[in-house]
Amino acid sequence: MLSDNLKKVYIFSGLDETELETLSKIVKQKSFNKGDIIFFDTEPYLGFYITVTGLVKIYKISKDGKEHILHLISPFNTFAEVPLFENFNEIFEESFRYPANAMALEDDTRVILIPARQFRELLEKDTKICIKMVSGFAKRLRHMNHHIEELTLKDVTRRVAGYILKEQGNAKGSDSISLNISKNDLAAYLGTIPETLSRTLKKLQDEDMITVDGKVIKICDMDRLKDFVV
Amino acid sequence: MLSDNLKKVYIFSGLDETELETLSKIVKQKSFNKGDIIFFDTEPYLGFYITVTGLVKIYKISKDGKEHILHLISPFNTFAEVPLFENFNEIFEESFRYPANAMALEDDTRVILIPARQFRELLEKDTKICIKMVSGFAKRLRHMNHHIEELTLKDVTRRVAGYILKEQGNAKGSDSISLNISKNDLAAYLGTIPETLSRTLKKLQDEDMITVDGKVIKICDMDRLKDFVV
DNA sequence: TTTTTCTATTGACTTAAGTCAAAGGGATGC
DNA sequence: GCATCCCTTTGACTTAAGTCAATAGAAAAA
Repeated sequence: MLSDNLKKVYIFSGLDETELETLSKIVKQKSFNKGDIIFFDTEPYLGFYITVTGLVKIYKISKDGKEHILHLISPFNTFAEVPLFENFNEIFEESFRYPANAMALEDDTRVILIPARQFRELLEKDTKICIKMVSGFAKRLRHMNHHIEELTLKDVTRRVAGYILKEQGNAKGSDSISLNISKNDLAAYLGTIPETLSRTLKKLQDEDMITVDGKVIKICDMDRLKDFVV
Repeated sequence: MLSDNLKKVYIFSGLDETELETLSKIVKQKSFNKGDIIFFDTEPYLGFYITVTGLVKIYKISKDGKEHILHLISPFNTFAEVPLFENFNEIFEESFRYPANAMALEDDTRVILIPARQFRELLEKDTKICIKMVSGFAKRLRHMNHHIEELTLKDVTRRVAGYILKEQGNAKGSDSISLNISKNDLAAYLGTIPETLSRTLKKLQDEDMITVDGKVIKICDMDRLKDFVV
């Protein structure tokens, strides 16, 4: 059910059934396959999105074709909400664009579009949502801080090792992780290229810190890996 | 006057005189000289800050001593507000730390500390502030997006050229800019080192796009510089 | 003033990571 | 089944940018 999905979204978690019903009526559901574009940074801003199933990448491309992934959006997380709060009026203008590109990374990636104008009206009535948005943004800012820190202060090997440890921390219990994205995408997320990522994984393997089997990475020497990253 | 300064801060711009007076009573004013530490990332979180005069750098240091500057905070802008909205309860715990380091970059850098607990109480009464905080965070997020994009998709020369153009855009009118930070700091902000920055400026100078005289950079060939950055 | 200290520049060298090119491997479609 | 496509790996090479070391300038302190 649509409103069940909405309820699972952090910023809407305080809404009651009636409010969720009202919200349900203004949103649009969309479905994408792997590789489909959800929006380009050249398109007019319509509103923000929620990932319901699948995975979405938010990315930028440089003039010479280099790609960098800013975020990976998993189910019940939002994306492209930032523009909502900038330039309070400009947002409804035709010339106002999405700030980055969004692509579905899996088949059957379903998303919900919350149109900007209607959401703005809802926001004015309901300040609870506002407080949750601040908190959501704070989390996002923390993440970006961390991302910048990784990119500027660590070399590729440490970034890769750090990513593995972070993923392992999320998937609690197991000492191995299974990549949910391609190694091409992982490289673009870690600010490098597939060739370098491949060599880096090999290096960590040769050092007996991990073993790599396709998309499955097993941590063999947790202590040394943690010690290495810092 | 203290409340005059507070009024100039975006998030407090909607407060009336009485509210500003109340706020004045809970804040603390502090003064620093060039190179003084405002806080380390190892210190317990007390609250957020406003720069009133001078300049503040927010930075991270890697284990091997490499520094990267995340933000430069000019007068009437806030810093370290993000932690306020994460971990709603943890924040009051002794173990909750500042997320980065802050240092004054100029003599007579005056700041205002807004203690976390009191601000939280204010926030619950006044939702106007909350809406402004979302909007402030949105701006910050946009800035960080841009920063990441620069760091990952452009080489040092383009980053330096981009920085010069951005500064020139701010200081409207003139075709030359005057650096308000040391070249060491500029390098740390642009994700490089002083030596490389020095060589890069020389390269742009040899290409006749700019001239550099100490802290003053003059743009000679705006079209070519813009064309070069992209 | 001189001395000291910090900031900036320059040269010689190293290296991490990118580019280019080729080939293997797995999945998907015909 | 085979062919195609994409993802991934590997090798050989290049290069942008970092390191180290020395010097020059500028600013602050004595």
